Amino acid sequence: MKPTAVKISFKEQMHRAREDAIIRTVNVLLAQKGFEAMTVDEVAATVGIAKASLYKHFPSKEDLAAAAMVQVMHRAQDYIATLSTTDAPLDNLRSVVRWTMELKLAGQMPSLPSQNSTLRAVLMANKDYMDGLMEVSDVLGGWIEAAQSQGKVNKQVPAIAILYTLFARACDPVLEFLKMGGMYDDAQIINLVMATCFDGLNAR
Amino acid sequence: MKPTAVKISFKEQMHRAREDAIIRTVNVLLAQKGFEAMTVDEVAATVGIAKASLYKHFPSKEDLAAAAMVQVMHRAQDYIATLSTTDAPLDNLRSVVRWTMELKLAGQMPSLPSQNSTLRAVLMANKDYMDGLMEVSDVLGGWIEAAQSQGKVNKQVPAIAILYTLFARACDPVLEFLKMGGMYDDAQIINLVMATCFDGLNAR
DNA sequence: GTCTATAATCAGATAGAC
DNA sequence: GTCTATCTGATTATAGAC
Repeated sequence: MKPTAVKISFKEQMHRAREDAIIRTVNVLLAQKGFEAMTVDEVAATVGIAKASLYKHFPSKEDLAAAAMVQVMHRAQDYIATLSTTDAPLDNLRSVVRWTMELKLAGQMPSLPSQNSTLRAVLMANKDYMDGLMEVSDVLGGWIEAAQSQGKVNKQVPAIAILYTLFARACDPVLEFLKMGGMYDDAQIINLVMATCFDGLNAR
Repeated sequence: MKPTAVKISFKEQMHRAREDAIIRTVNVLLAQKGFEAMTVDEVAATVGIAKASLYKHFPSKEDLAAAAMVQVMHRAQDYIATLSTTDAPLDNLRSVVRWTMELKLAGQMPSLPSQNSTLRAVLMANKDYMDGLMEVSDVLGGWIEAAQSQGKVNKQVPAIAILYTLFARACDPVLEFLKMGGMYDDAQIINLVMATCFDGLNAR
């Protein structure tokens, strides 16, 4: 093993570690305050580096947010990869939704305004993000159709609407509302939202 | 009828009309771009008055947004007042949810970031808004409990969680997602979300 | 109350030394 | 690559004439 190779590898490792630290910070700040309210100064101060250094890693605030989204997407893909492909698809869907809500309650689900156009443009141009989004959508879409075939999920609702409804649980304000009320712990909150999402509000 | 009284009343009427025009504009802009992305310059330009004039009517951008929220709240109260108090409470709840989603799809439901602290402070300090919010919550809460007593709504879920779930339909991103897809018209979109909300995703 | 013009501030981004 | 210091533009808010 050549010394130079080791050195480069080590430098690269340091580089990645620093960028990971940045992204984790961005992730938390995005979850706390959203994209517009999060300032680059704040990110730099929290990470403990100068703002100019931050811009050496990420060329814009939008790219910073996109990197956070990519990281979360990869975490979602990793989680989905642990789920069985043969078991009941409905259970898998429920597991994924539960996972996203746990992430949000843990303050690690970045919340982006669906309106901001410059941010949308950067995200849509990000291959990592789009690839991840498509893979996740494909897998969940397959489970949805399988669950519908099994008669476990309402066949009257198009699969795409089901998919969007599941995605929306990742940014459901009901989670925050119930948390602010202070009457329920995180597990209870998730169970409540799971119930309203899958069983509906009507009595059964 | 004294001339002076007439004159004052007319002036007051003009004043209100102008403020109503401002608020309508704010309402649309808030629905389109959200609070942070909406600029006061933009509001003034759209209304067709100078920015300084705007500040004579509303002391801050937050108050501008609060006025829009109050207007929507009053519209909600007016709508709720048209609903029967003796009929099936579940039908009333469904009507209100449908009304809020129609408003959102029409681009007239202002979307505020639940994170912005200065805006929250202004809203919480606004008596008109808080009174309206409480009245609406009381009425809907009563209907929810009545529907639960009738066995029409799931009794396992606390009324407060039901209430939050209904409120959340007013800012449900699934509406935008489905609209962007272009596969369904507004009526179909609302029916889909109504179905997932009340019947749930599981097959029945 | 409406306007033009301007203040004051803040935030994203960069220059240039090391 | 990291830093300090700065630029640049956008945005909220106000001064002062009419």
